Amino acid sequence: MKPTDSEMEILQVLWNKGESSVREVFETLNKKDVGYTTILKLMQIMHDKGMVSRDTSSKTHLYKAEIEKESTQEQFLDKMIDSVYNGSTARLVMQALGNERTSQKELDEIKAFLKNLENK
Amino acid sequence: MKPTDSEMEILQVLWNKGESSVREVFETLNKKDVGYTTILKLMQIMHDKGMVSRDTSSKTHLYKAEIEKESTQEQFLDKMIDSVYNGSTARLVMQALGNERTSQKELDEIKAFLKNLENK
DNA sequence: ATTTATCTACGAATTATTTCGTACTCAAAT
DNA sequence: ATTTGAGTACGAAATAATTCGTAGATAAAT
Repeated sequence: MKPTDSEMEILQVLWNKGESSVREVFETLNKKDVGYTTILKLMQIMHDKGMVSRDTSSKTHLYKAEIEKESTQEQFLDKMIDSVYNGSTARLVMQALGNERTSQKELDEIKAFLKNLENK
Repeated sequence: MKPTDSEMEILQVLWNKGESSVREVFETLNKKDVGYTTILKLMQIMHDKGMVSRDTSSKTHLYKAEIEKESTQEQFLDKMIDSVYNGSTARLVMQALGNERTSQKELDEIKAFLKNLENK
């Protein structure tokens, strides 16, 4: 089951910071024009869907991501390759690298990764 | 303005095949469980939004994409890098390459692309 | 002990997206 | 001339996603 965009933002916070309260997520996201109870409600819905678990032992509940970061990213990526790039991973990769945002360090990482892929 | 998923599917057809009638798009997509008038309506909405233009000179209208393929893909990609990969292009690229779907030919293209990027 | 602040629960409104039925038009076939 | 088929227009229902107000609980501060 695919998280919506809003759910994805919340999952990012939970993946990065680990178990967190609604308040923490709310403040980290720092979206203006979105109130606290909106985030609360979204996280409750995510709980209903089984995407997150929560510890309700104290007044302030703590939420934890229950779906895995890597496989969720992969799911988005696969969908994108099909629906936006007509199934061509290469086109996606080249456009990503061409976007000027990529540092030399990142490029080196990628080259190393490719070399490694070679030897298999 | 960001196309929805359904709009993206239609745009793919228009980008690939050029100017097309609703019937052509409908048949190319070949989605079962979605009727002809649904596609028609979606394309009319896309026209209202200015995403496509149309030639109404004959009974069967012909639609043409009015937004550019490359910049639209880029828009999706940038959003994805931020919302799914926390801003790291390298992580996206490495996950894309690690997915086993990439052929040797594509890998070679990417290496050439990287080499080219180097010399600039 | 009261007030104030912080929290959850949850119904309900709003907005966005997708879906299709039905009416109407026009051209082609009978 | 009528029927049939293929097309558009468009209102409106269905579904999905987002938003928030308000009520009630609990803890902390006065």
